[in-house]
Amino acid sequence: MILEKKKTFNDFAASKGLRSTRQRDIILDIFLSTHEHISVEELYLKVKSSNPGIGHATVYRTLKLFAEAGLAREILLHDGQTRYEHVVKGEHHDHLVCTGCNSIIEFEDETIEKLQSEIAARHGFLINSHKMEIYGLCANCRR
Amino acid sequence: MILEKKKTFNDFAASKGLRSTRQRDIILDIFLSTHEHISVEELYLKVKSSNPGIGHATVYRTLKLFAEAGLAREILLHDGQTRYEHVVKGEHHDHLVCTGCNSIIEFEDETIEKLQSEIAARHGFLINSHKMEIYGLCANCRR
DNA sequence: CTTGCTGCAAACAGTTTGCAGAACT
DNA sequence: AGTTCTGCAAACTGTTTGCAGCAAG
Repeated sequence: MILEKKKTFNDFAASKGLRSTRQRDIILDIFLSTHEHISVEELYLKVKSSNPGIGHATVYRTLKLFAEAGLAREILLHDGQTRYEHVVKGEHHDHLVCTGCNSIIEFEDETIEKLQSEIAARHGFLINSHKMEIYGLCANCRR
Repeated sequence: MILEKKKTFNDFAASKGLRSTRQRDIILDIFLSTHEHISVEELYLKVKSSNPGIGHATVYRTLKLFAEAGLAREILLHDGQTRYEHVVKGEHHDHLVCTGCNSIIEFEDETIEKLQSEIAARHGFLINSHKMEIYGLCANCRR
């Protein structure tokens, strides 16, 4: 599936007249190898450790491209950093964010998604994306 | 109800050993007179127009206090500014954010709230707050 | 060869902080 | 009087941009 994602990006790049570069390949590889909601800074550090010389700006610019290409999704939590998560087609999860230990639990709920569609329809609104975050304390931090 | 809110803040201030100052009164008044999801900068400008001399920092610091006091809630949309909305007890609304004209439609849905509680319970999670934003195009912008 | 991409540094925007003086209790 | 609060400016943080050189097509 990693190959599939690379193809997705290449197709996107081709359709936009963008070039395929060493940096974009590296950043995509490393992004795909992560599993968390990674911040740009964190990704930049990972990239730099195996590949010094790649700059901040390139990582920022490249992640925006991934988002445009539909490979990544920007998420804003409450920590002042932009984070990105993988987009898996047909799957959407929301987050339980623990304000105690900052851990994030993902969940998915079809009924909520369905209700959202209804609400949107009621307002003549065309949904593009959505996000939901629930803040509180996780099982560990409650005690 | 404005008086009620002022009382809420005064009680909060008293319980924390905070002082009641001219600036906090003014900022609270103006905040309560707004109805939108106002950004700190916007509020600062409003404050300054009727009351030049009040600084940026004071508005930032004061809004944080309001949030702590339970009068305001921080919301993060995708425009790089922190915004605040009023907290009305017992009422919670979520947002339909139009990416075309940046308008925001508020809605409330009890069923969704209930589902959230269930999901949280399933994960042993204690909810403190939550937010949900649906992005897309409003009826006007679809055409 | 042409044009897009990169790396760097500087610029930016929003927010926070240090501090001396002012204001509350 | 004692302490918190304010205003200002400077510091910070995360992100974006301008530009000269580099590299892909």
